[in-house]
Amino acid sequence: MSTSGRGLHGQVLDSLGPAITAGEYPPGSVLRTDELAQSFDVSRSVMREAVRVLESMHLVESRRRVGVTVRPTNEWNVYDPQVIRWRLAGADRPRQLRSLTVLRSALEPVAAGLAAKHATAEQCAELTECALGMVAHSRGHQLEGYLFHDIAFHRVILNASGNEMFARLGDVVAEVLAGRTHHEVMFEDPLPAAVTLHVQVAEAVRAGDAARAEELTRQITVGALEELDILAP
Amino acid sequence: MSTSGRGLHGQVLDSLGPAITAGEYPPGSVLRTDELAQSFDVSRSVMREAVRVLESMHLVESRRRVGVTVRPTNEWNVYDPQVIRWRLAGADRPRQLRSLTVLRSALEPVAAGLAAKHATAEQCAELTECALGMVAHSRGHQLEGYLFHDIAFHRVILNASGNEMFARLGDVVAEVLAGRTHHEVMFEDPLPAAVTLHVQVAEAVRAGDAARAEELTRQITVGALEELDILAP
DNA sequence: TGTGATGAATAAGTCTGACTTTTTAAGAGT
DNA sequence: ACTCTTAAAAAGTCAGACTTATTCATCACA
Repeated sequence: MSTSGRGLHGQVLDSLGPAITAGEYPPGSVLRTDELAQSFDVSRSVMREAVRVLESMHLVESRRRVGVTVRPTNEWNVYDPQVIRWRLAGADRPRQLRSLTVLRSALEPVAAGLAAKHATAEQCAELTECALGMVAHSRGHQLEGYLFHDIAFHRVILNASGNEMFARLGDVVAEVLAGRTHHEVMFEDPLPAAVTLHVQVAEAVRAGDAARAEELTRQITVGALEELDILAP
Repeated sequence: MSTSGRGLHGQVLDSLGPAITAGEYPPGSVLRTDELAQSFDVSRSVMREAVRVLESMHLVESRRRVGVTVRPTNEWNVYDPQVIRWRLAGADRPRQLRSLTVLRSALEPVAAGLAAKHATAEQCAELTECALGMVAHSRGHQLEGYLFHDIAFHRVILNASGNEMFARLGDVVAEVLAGRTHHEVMFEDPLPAAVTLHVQVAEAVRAGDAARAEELTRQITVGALEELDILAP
């Protein structure tokens, strides 16, 4: 599941990364490489590699004679999938989920519009397949099966947009959808309206109707926003 | 300017990172840490730290008995500001600029709409100040001055949206705007229509008119897309 | 009293060499 | 042709010595 575990430095990151993003070491905190190496019972070289990775994520800054300083939250590389995963695993998961859902609501409609123009025949087929899978699992508490096809659906849309930046958000969307199913709302079957919308988006993309695909996807994301009470009254 | 230069491993990254993103080592290529350390004339520890950073960006994968393998392009962390900078500095700058401009066109209108709801009085003041600065530098080949205020304007919008994910795109937008001014189109003064739109967005945000701010910003981004011939006829 | 230079302490940075572990590929034996 | 053993290759890990930049405190001088 986790990217790390790959070597000792990865294990250190699995522990230290979430600790930092959770605010266990608040911004401004100063850590010392040697102390960390001792407390994790690894060599300094391993700890240095871990610190380098955290530094590349802009989570910390390493300065001579000072130590390793935790940077302010607003400087973190919040698009780094690893950082996203760490934060979603922590206490401010709800806030994180809201930020990402707003992001989705901006991106996915545009991506769907582009997908309607660029999708290959194969991608259209995948899309309808996913939509049918969603329909098949929409009743009777088959939440996991539904989630699986939901994630696949949105991933195909993003890939079919033909835009590299959109395509790479597939993992993020997957995390958001999974988080919603597993921890937040959605204990009941999904709303029939939402399921229908997905089927209609698949149709619109297949028909090459960009405007319609965009509008329908916008309705899907509005639903997602409402579920999190994000829309102001 | 560059984040690196911070230590030996940073210098190695400044050289190796762009080489990889430029395709000098195509995906699938296998590098050996020891050889790299020799060719860069640094110790293995330093080279290992550099490789760890590249690994955290998903640019390479390090496996025992095999070496350091360059990953396929579609697995790279393309939202990493460092990766973006490396790619913008390379040969596929135009393609990169298009991807990012499409991304902007999806995000900024929504961000502007949110800004209209959430912007503080201070942010509104900054915004009008930026807009006025753009007007002041819109004629007579004062492109650098115009760019400066343009970047500041969009940064304020993104920050004022109140959404962390939007806010962190300020640097990306800055790179795109700078790239456009310095290397692509825009050798003449900016179009008067574009300047006017920025002023109107500032007004709409101050007035709290979300729908209008969003629509006006959408017109701005449509202009940016047209400049790059992205919109199909 | 304030200010600038000096120097010592500190923690990161760097290098080296020896050793371990995992993984792949070759070769021996059936 | 197939499996098991073995050897080689490259990353991974560790320990220790040394270097360098930065900060802070002290002290001399204006």
